[in-house]
Amino acid sequence: MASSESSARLPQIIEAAAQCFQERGYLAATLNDIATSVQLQKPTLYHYVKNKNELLFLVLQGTVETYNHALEEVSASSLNPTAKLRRAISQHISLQLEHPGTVTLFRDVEELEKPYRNEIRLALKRYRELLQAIVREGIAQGEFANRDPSMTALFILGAINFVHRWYRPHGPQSILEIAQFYGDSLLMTLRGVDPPV
Amino acid sequence: MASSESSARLPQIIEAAAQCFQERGYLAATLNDIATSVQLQKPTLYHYVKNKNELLFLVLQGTVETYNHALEEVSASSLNPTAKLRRAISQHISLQLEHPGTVTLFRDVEELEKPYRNEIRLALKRYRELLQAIVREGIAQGEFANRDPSMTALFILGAINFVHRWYRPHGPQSILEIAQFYGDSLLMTLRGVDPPV
Amino acid sequence: MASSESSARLPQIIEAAAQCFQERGYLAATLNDIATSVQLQKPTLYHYVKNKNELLFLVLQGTVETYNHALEEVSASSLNPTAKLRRAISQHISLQLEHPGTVTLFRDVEELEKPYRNEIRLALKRYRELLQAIVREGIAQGEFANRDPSMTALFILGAINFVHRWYRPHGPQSILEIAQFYGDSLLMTLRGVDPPV
Amino acid sequence: MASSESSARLPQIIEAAAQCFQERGYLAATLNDIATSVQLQKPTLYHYVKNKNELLFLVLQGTVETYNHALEEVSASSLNPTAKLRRAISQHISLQLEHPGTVTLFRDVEELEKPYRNEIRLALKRYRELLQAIVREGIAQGEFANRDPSMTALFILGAINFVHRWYRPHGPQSILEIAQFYGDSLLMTLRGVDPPV
DNA sequence: AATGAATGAGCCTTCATTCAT
DNA sequence: AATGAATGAAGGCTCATTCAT
Repeated sequence: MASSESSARLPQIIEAAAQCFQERGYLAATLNDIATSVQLQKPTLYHYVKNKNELLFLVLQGTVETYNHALEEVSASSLNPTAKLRRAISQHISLQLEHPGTVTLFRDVEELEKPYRNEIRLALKRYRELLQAIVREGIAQGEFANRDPSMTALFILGAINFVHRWYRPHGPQSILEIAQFYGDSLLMTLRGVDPPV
Repeated sequence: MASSESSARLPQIIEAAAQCFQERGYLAATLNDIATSVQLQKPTLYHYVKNKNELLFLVLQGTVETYNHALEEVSASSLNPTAKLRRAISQHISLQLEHPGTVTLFRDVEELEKPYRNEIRLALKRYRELLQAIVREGIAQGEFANRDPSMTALFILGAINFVHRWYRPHGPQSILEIAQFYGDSLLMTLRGVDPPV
Repeated sequence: MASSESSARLPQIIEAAAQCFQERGYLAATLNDIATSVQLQKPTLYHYVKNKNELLFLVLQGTVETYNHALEEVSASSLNPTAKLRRAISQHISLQLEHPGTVTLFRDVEELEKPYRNEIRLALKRYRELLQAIVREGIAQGEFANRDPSMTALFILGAINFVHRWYRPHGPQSILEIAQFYGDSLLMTLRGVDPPV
Repeated sequence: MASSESSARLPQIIEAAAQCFQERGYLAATLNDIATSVQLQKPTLYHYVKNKNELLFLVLQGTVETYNHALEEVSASSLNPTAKLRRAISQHISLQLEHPGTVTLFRDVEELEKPYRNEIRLALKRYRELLQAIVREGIAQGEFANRDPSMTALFILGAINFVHRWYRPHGPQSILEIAQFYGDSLLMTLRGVDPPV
């Protein structure tokens, strides 16, 4: 009996979709590709999903959830702001390079149809706010310089979101080293006092 | 009579394409959209361009050139590294928010076919190297701390490339303020000495 | 326990099908619609019916039977031809506006596959012939003018079959008034003389 | 040069569509059938038509127009009501048996999408009203008995619309004979007196 | 009896591209 | 230079139907 493997088809499909979307982009990826990669026929996907667009939604939903859960855990921890930020950065970079939905999340959100898009955007906003809260906490406790927390959060996000664009699995830097470098760099910015000339 | 205006048809087409690609993405944009927006019929585009893909290439080529020219000028100037970096950052952000090809450049390079893609990638590499050179110069002259120049350049690029994702024309920060903030932030990172705990 | 209700499943299905076919047409109606409206799943229908087409057949079969039974009763009665025709017309119109399979019978017979179609056509022919027989009887007894009984029957059928296309439940005329009007009109034609009382 | 034949592709397509719709019904007919029957490929149809639904609209529009023009001409003529009605009936039946869009008009109007449907329904209403006007005129001039003109018009329409359901090109009655029979029958009804000569 | 899973067939539609004019 | 006509390729989606459970 193949009951043990057939038990969770939808997650498999979502993962396959994430892979396809990541490799070729949402628009270029075809339902055929996705179906084939889970050994199904195209129409069978419609037993699990209403739409190609819903498939995108499910991929992105799972992905943001993963990111948000991770960041929430850090936020709720008893670490000091500096340590929280280091962990947040490190986690974010690791997830980015390992979670197959990441690229799609950064690139294809705009392809989501109305109600889906709003939900994902909300989740993304939540992530930014969690990050911002850590920044604020650091400022309040005197660990970080008193600069615009909103722009600071966006500055951090930009820097770390870019890693997947140049990271190569067997390149000169390990994920750990990258995380260390980015942590150092961003903390210097955050602690920095007088703006240099 | 009309020869003087018709001679500039290709640039118009490229600009229209840049607009369409930026708004809807390379794949979603149709030749029809582009043709219509320059008051031509779809097949007429083939008198100016071999391909939809070549059109993408031309858009991206023009865009990287603009970026590279701007950065080369800064590099060749007699400013000190700190000032050069400030200018580079400022220029980059301004261009990004004003040049219509930027988003396409960041998002759709992968859609380019082989020979085109290589050329654009080369140009992008050139841009990174120019930036890296400034970093190296700053380290050599003692203005910047001695940290990996390659990763530093990528760090900078990530941070500043992200601006267009959240900038809103009538938002709370002006382009100038953003440039100032990013310049400050990045210079703090670059000058920073002791790695924070 | 539940055997008494489950034994009547097929009639329920046929009725649901009649409803769906009437509202959306045979081709547009889906097995899913039908199944759902009797709280079953699509494949379950195949326990009761061989085919979507058989379902159509069953709907139409039940419908023509109803019509034929009603007309046979009238034919067999001891009324005079004039009275028979009045009753036939009245019944036909009432059935048409109340029996859910009627529209499908008029519109979708052609969708029936070969053997089914023939059977239904035969039943429809029987109905025409019963009507024709009344006409003939009326001519023989001098109540109706001597005109082609076949065309006369078709003339009658056309007139009364059209009622459902314009009748509105809360419109200006009641079913009774309509039946009266059509009875008067057709009898005038048949008698070829003054309008009957 | 084949310029003389290629001049009017759209009318050809509409006619082919009318044929296909009539034979198989709007839903069952495929764009492929239609395209093939005018020796085109399926996508080529989209140069001439926005939609399959628009194609249906064009077919029906042409058809109602034909009917309405014919009836308007009769209405505007100087014939007396009785003669007008005879002509109207005769024309209607002829058109019905010859114009390929008729069956589709009677059966598939409901498949039209919103704005199209309204337009066709309006045209159909116009036809009914023209017919009704003749009835009214006849009553006013004492040629017809004084009975509900609206129901009378619907009675007439039902009777004559049914002809195409039983007419066979080489059947026992010619179109002319049928028209004569229906004219006689309906006038008897309308006059409520002896059969006309 | 009932159904979740799966699919083959097929349809409408879009679009980049070609070609004759 | 410009375009109307035409098309090949392909994609998303629907649905009746089958089958194992």
